[in-house]
Amino acid sequence: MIDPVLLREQPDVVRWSQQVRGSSPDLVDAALAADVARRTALTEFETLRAEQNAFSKKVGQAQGDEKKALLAEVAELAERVKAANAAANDAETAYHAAAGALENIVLEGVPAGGEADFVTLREQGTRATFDFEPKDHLELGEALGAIDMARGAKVSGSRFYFLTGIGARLEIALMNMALDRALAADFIPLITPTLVRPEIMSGTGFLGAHADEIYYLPADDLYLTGTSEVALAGFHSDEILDLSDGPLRYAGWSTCYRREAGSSGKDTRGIIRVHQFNKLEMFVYTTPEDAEAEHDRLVAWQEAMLQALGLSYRVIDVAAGDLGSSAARKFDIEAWVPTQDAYRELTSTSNCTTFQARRLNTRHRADGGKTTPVATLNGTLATTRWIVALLETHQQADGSVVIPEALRPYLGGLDRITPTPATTRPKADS
RNA sequence: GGAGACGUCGCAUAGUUCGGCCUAGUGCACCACCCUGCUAAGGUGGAGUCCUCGUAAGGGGACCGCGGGUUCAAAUCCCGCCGUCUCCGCCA
Repeated sequence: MIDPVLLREQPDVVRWSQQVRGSSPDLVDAALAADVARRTALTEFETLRAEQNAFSKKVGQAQGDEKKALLAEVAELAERVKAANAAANDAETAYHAAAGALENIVLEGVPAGGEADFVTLREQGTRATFDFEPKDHLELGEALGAIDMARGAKVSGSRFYFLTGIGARLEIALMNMALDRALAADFIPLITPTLVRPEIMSGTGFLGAHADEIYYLPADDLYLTGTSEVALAGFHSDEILDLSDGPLRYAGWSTCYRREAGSSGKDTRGIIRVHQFNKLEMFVYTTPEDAEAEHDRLVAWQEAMLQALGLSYRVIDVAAGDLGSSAARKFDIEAWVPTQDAYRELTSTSNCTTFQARRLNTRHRADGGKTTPVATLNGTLATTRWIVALLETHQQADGSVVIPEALRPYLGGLDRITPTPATTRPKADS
C-alpha cells in the first residue's frame, strides 16, 4: 500500500513509478477518484451519524408521549444512517482495491525496464578457471554422495531431492556460518512458522501476481511460505515499534516452499530450482530515513559471506520492471557458476520502504511522537542453492572439493571432501 | 475431535444480570507541575489508536478480540469467526 498522502499530493510521482515499472499509470487516476469518493461518502455518513447520536441522547432522556414523537422522527434518520454507512464501507473497500493495485514507488536511480535491463554495480573475485573439464554441481554432488535427485523424485516428485551425508552437513554448516555472522551483527535469530494465514500472505504482497507460485492447503486455509520474509514481516503486524535504539534486525531460519509453476523446463537439473529448500533470511525494521543506508548494509553482509566462501560474484541493481510489487529497489548478488558460464542469483535484498509496513500496520513513533509506518527490508544470507556455487567453484581435478577456510569450523575442521565409492553411498538393497 | 470458561483504553481489573446517567470507573506504570526535602510519601493536572473536515484555532466520526445482525440507541442482546485457558479423547 502506497502512502495515500503522496498519492493525493504528488500523483505524478506515482505515475512515473508505474511507468518505469512498465505498469499502468491509469491506475493512479482510478485510485485518486476512489479516494475522493471514499472521503465524500465518509463525510456524509459521519454527519448523519452525528445527528443520530444527538437524537439518541434526547430519546434516552425523554418520557411518554414526547419519547414516542422523537422515536417516530428518528426512525427515518436511522435508515439513512444505515445506508450511508453501507455506502461509506463500499467506498472504502473500493479505495483499498484501487490503491492496493498500485505498486511501491520505485526509488530514484533504479534502472527502468525489464529483467534484462539491470545495471551491474560491481564484480568481485576472479572466476574459477580449470585445467580440466569442470563437472557441474549435480555430477559432483552425486559422486560426493551429497545429492540424491532420483530418490527425491521417487518420494516427492520432480524438483525434490535428498541431501545426503556430506551434502546434508554442508547445508547445515552454511546455515550455521550465516547465522553466526548474523549474530555477530546483532540480528535476533528466529525460527519461523512456514504455514501462514491468508491475511499475512496477502499482507506481505505475495498473493498478487505470483499467487500460483504458492502452495495452499485448502483443508486448513493456510499457505506454505516461499520465504521466512512472510512470517518475519507478519511478526510485528499491528504493532508500534520502538526504534529509538536503532533498527530491529531478525535472522529467520526456515524451510521454503515454492511451486515453481511458471518455470517448467527451466533449471531442471540439480538443486538450482527446487520446490523446497532452506534459507537464512535477514529482515529489518527501521525508519524510512535509514532504509537506504540499511539496504547497503544488508548487501555488505551478503558480500562478506560470499567473499568468505571464496565465490566470484556480481552485484546487480535490478530494473524496475523486475521488482516485486513491495520493493522500491532490489539488489541481487549472483555467483559465477562455471559450468553454466553464467552468473546465478544467490541472494536478493529488497528495500520495501513503508509499503509492506503500511499493509501490515507496523509503525513507530517518530521524533514528534507521531506514529508513522516503518520501513522494512529483507535479504538472503544463505540458502541451499549456495551449495551449487560452492561445489563447482572449489572442485579439483580428482573430483574432490576444497572447503573454504571460513566454512571448515562448521564441518569439524574438514578441509576437503572427496568422492565416496558407490558402495558406501546410501543404496537400494535389490 | 468433544465439553466448558474467557477475550474491556500499556499492565491488572470494574462494568455485561435488566441495552440509554459508559463522555468506559479504579489501581499500577507513565508525563508535567506543586508541596516536601533526599535513594521516600503526598497533591493537582495530563495522557490511546485510526479516519475525516479545517491554513489554523478547533470540529465530527470510529475503536471494549474480529466481522455481521437486532434496535432510535450495543462493551452489554443474537449469529459467525479468531484466539487463550481447563478437562476429556486422539497422536508420527
